[in-house]
Amino acid sequence: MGEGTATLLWMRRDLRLSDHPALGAAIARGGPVIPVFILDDLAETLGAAPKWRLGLSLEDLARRLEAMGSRLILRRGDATQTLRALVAETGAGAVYWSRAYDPDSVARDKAVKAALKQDGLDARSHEGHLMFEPWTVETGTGGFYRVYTPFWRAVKERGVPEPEPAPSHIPAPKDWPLSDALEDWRLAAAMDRGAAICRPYQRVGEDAAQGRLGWFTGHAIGAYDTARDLPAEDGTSGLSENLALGEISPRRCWHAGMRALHEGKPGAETWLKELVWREFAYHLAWHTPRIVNRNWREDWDAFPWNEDEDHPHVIAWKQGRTGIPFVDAAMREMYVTGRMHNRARMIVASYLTKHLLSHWRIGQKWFEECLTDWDPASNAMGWQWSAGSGPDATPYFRVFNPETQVQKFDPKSRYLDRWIAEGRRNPTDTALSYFDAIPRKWGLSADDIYPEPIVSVKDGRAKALAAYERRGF
DNA sequence: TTGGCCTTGGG
DNA sequence: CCAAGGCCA
Repeated sequence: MGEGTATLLWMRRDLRLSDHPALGAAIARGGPVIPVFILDDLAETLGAAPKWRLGLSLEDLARRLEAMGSRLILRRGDATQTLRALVAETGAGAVYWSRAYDPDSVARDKAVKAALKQDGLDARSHEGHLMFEPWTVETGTGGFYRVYTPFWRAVKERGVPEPEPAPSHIPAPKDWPLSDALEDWRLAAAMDRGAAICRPYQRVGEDAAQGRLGWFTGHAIGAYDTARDLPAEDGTSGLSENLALGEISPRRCWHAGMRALHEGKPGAETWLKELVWREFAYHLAWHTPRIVNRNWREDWDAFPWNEDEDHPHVIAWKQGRTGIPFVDAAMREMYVTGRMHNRARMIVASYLTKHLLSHWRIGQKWFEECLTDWDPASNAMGWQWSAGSGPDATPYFRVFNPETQVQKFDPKSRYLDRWIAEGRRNPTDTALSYFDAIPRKWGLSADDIYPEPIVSVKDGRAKALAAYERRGF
């Protein structure tokens, strides 16, 4: 590898051009830069909604690269083999990427790095997906934080690098390697019925994300402290889908939030804390990889969860037919839009794991199937927080009451009206759209009778608390 | 070692 | 008012 050899920029969850240290390093290295996305096992096995959303992001990124004389090379297969093949085809001397922190990605990247280094290549991972590297945040005794608030206190005064602008030019190779056609990957295949309905709810790509960040920190963040709790309001940043795919960097969000804080806008600190929750989730995944698929507190293995995904209660939960309006509205919002309001996520998670006594992994898997903002670390941490099995989790006896929650956070039933059609004289278009988004085989119609609760708020709470009292730990 | 404390609640 | 175990300094 000498001066002027090409650098492969292996892109994954960093689908942006600004504030991208790996891209910056690739350009600084001097030779041509070849951006590549590989549809490997990890991408291939994404849930239906995040896989489809990934395709939208890749389409946008490719267009932006082409506009500046570059390209996005698409390849399918094992990451190591594919990168080796590309090195052979292009004579590249280096492969750069943005570091990932979830266990599956870490395992893959370790293998890739070892193989490429063995080939004598400059194989290097870079920062950018997080604001703080997991190994740099330690408690007084040298461990990692298991409780959020001390974690927050440990990082909030740290400096976060200012976001870098996008490069004005990305040096192109004389000859581009061949690329797959994005359409041939059929990333929308599992979304066939719902995709057209879901599409208008997506804000795709770096420009859209930065525009939204500007609107949010400029006009909405001041009301964030209260508006963020109201599922019928557009009171949150809504940037989770962009952060999940790296269409925007957390550093850029941090600095926009800090500016709002310095301008004295009241909700700014609360929002900065939310950005740090994302960090916390990734740090936990990095320090305790089991968080993504096992009870983080192992004594919860003894808890008598229902683990049957085909249990009628679970099916009703997934289909938004529990008979509990707030729960059903939320599940339908997710199916139609690919997102779900934060407060609603807590309520459906509480209902599944407590009233229905079903394992959090069932919910985790369904969210992975349905959420366009799906993120391995946040999803795992959120579910274990709700279930009570995770770090700094809500105590198990703290059972959300979905009726009380409606009174508090949706008193005019705007959220319920938006998503529930059955039994309404004039159902809203959004509520009706649910029945066009769902698979026909579910056999549901807007003319159905709205179900009675499969498990009442009162009985479910009592049963959950009883199961917790009887637990063997 | 000890004591203050812990995202989002219920009744 | 309740609930609690464990984290962190």
